[in-house]
Amino acid sequence: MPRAATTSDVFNAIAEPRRRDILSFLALEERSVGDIVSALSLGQPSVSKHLRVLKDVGLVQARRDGRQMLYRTNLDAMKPLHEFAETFQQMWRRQLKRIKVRAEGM
Amino acid sequence: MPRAATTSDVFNAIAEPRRRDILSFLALEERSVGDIVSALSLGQPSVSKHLRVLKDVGLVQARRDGRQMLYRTNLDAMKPLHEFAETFQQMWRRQLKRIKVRAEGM
DNA sequence: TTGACACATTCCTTCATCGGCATATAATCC
DNA sequence: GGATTATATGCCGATGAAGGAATGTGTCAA
Repeated sequence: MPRAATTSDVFNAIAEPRRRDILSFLALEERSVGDIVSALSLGQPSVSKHLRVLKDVGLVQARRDGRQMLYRTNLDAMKPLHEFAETFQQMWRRQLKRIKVRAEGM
Repeated sequence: MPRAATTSDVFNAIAEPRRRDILSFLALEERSVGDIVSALSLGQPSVSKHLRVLKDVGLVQARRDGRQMLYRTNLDAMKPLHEFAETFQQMWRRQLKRIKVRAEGM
C-alpha cells in the first residue's frame, strides 16, 4: 500500500513545505496565482497543482476575478490540525506543571 | 521529484494516520511495542517501522527495558507543528473579532 | 475573431512509501 | 548452549507523488 493521497486529508496536504508556504501567504489576504508564483518563486504549473491539492481538502477557497483566480486560506479547515496539536500542547503544559510541583516539593 | 521522505520533518511523519494514533497512545505514558500492536491492532513489523520514522524525526524516544523497548512521545518535538497551527489560530481569532466588531457597528 | 494574458491540466519519469512475509538481532531463562 | 520472547530489518509489489515541459481552457481587448 503506497502513501495516502495528498488530498486524503489536511495532514497529507500540509506535508509539502511549499504548500505550507502558500497557506501562510494566503492567510492574510486574497491573492492571485501570479502573486504566489512571484512571491514564492515557483513555476506556475507547480503552484496551480499545489493549489488544487489545497482546494481539494478545503484549505483554500477560490474566486474568479476577470482573468485571474483569487485564492485565500480557509482557516476553518485547519481545525483537525489544530486539535491534534492542541492535545499535545495541553499534555506538555501538564508535564511542566508536574515538574514544577516536584521541584517545589524539594 | 517524488514525495519527500517521511523522515524529512515532523509534518511528513505525522501525515500517516497510524503514526498519529501511535503518538496519541504514547503521549500519556511509556509503552512497549507489543502494547502498541495490541492496542492499535497493527502488525508488529508495521509498528516497528512507524516507530522508526517517528524516532528519526524525534517525535518519540526509546528506552530498552529487558527484552522490550519502551517508547514515549517527545512532546517537545511537536513544536513546529504547533507553531504552524497556532499562527492560523491567531488569525482565526482576529477574524472572528473583526466580524464581531462589524456586527456591533450595525 | 484574433491575439495576448492568466491559469489549469496532461504526460512523463523518477522515486519513496506502506503492508506482508520471512528473517535477523537482542535479551532472558533453563 | 538452546529455546523462547520481543523487536528490528530486508525484500517485494503496487501505487501515487512531484517537477518540468508542453498543451488546454478561459477571459478580456481591440
